[in-house]
Amino acid sequence: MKRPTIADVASRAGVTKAAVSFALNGQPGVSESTRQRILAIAAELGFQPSSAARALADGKAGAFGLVIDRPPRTLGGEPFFIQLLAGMQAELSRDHVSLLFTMAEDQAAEIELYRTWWAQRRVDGVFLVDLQLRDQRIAVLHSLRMPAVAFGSPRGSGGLPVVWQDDVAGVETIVAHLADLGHQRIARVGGIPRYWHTRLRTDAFAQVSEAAGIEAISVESDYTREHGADATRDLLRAAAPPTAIVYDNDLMAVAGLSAAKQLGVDVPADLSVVAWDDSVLCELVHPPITALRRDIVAIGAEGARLLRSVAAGGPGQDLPEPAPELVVRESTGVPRQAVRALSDRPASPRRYRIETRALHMWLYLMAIKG
Amino acid sequence: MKRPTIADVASRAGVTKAAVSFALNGQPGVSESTRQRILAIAAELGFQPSSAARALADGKAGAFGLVIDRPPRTLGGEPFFIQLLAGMQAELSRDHVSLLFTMAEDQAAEIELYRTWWAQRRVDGVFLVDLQLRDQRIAVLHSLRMPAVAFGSPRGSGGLPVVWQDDVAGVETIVAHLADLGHQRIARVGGIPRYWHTRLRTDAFAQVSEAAGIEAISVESDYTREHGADATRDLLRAAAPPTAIVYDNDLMAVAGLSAAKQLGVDVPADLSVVAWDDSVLCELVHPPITALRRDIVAIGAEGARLLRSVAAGGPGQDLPEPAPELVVRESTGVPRQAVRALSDRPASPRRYRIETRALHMWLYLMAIKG
DNA sequence: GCGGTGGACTATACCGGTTAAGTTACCCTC
DNA sequence: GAGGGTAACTTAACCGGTATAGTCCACCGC
Repeated sequence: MKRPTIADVASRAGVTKAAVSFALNGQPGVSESTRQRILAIAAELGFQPSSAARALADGKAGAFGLVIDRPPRTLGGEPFFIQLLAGMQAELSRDHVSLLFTMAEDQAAEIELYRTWWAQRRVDGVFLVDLQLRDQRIAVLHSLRMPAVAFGSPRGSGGLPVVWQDDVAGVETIVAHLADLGHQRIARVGGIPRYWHTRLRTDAFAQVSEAAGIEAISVESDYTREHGADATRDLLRAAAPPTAIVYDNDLMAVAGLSAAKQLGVDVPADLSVVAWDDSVLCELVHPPITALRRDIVAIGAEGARLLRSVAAGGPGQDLPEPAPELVVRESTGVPRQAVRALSDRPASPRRYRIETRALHMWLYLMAIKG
Repeated sequence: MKRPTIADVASRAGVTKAAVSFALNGQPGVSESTRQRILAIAAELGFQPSSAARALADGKAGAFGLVIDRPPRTLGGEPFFIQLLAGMQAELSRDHVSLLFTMAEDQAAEIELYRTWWAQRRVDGVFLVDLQLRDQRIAVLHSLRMPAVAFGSPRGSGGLPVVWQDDVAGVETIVAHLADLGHQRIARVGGIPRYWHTRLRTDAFAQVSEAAGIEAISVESDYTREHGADATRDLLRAAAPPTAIVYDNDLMAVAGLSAAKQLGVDVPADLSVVAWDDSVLCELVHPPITALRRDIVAIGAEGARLLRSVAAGGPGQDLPEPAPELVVRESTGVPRQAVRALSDRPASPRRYRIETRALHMWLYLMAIKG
């Protein structure tokens, strides 16, 4: 049984290919009764238009592309991308657009792939992730006039439409939580410095903390658990160790938690731990880790809608991603030294959410006493 | 700057489209000098043949498909699929074949997707994962005459070519390791019973253990950490608890480890833990978990080669996947009760690898004394 | 009764490749 | 020097759709 073509449907219906095309695409040019007859025959034969023929005729590939240049071994531990993909798929499958997903060795290979895809007309546009400070990809995409949308920050997108992640809001949520608990000296193990979101979070972390009257420090890493553990050890052995550490991904948070435990540092009494991006990892360990959760599936879907619009020549209006939510678990709490220090605390209230913080403190003290 | 077509190359070279086509595809019909000239012009213009036009002309889509019907949330924690994808990509990109990767809600949706892909000529074949006991997909693929290769067991593939996972070898490796250490009563938390590999592992586990003179029990699960933890608690609270538990995935192994610790069971002194499929998870926890590692990237590449052959009408020779390797970490050891029981052990040697086991035992005893 | 209008289709060109079937020009052979 | 063979191209059909420009005919108004 061969797969039917539009010609089969046409001859079966006693009309020409054009009439069938009109009928199937809702164009005027056929009467309602003929349209119904053609539709019925098409359904009966199981006819679906050939994607290649359609692509050739209308000049659209009917596909978008996503390339990630991270090593598969690292990627495996990152639920982020699978969820992003799921969101894109869900949106794109509604109009039979498919998604080409590939991993590249490095940015040069990624760029080469864009060139190939575009020249071969395999995709109508691409999604960009992991925006970097001086990103080679953006200039290439511009010169190719290849539709693209980025996930990240408008500041790093070089004019490309963006589904933008509000890193400042994320930092504010986390810092506010820690401030509420009474932390005075906090640290952050950031990601790879050449990524824009790392830079933005580092800046936001410094500013938001200062505004809250909290001492803050950021260090860099490469997202691996080794770095997470090393950085944690360094921070905890310092003369004035922080009472809380924020990690830029879940893997490092888990590794940091282990490292702290091995040094005999109790979590959360001596150290609070927060992860950026929630995942099953955060729930698996003891204590489970407080994490900033983003609706990644929704983000993927937004990106897909945006790229569809851009590829159709429509407007490339930047979209904010949904606000992140802090899932508070057992790895964060009132720091032991803050409890001790409560008595000799200066009388003048701090300006940042001091009421809430005081309330939490009070509740905590009640809890110990009771 | 528009993307050049074969006609642009042809006119620039002063020949016809056909000559260009011959030159680019290494066909006879042009002289060597003309071929070089055409190649140079094509390179200069950055010409690449349109995938749609080529697909239309030669009837090949130039793409394969992979559908997974697991919820994205679960998938995120499974490094398996990303690595499988990476292996496929690496192989397929060599001849410019691309990969369509999608997640489906359930098997019905997956099947519907195959129908659509095939009718629209979007793919030349598909990869099948998670073979089930009575798998609806196989009959559909057969009736569509759609090329496909499966990952799993030839027994469950319904005649489809398979890259087959040697579950028996895996079980043997694990059981031998535990037997060497002196375990006499072991358990396994298996996967979802409707999957073929679960069934095969369960059978193999029973048989291999019996051959080794070891008492063994398998229980079922749904791969979630909740099941992993619950099953562990049940097993450890039994009248005669096992001294080792094997888990069908890494997630459950980690959850089981936590559950054991919470019950005050020491790993590895009171309980050895082994995970099927290695990942970063196994290295993150304390103690790090002994795991069966498979070269998943290589498996993906083998599958891609096989599907390419099958889709070209070639032979569908089943391929064994590379033998799995047991990565021994700190979660497995000589069981405390085996050490105690050493003195009143019967004199007659067990037939299964008794020499090795005795050697390990001896080394262990030396270690405690020294 | 005739030009005009519009609905319902048909005929056909076109998208950008591949490929079977010509068409030359040149060389070799007897 | 005519016949045969082959290398090197060209011509043109074809893949399966979409889109534009007809064609045909019924109906309308005056």
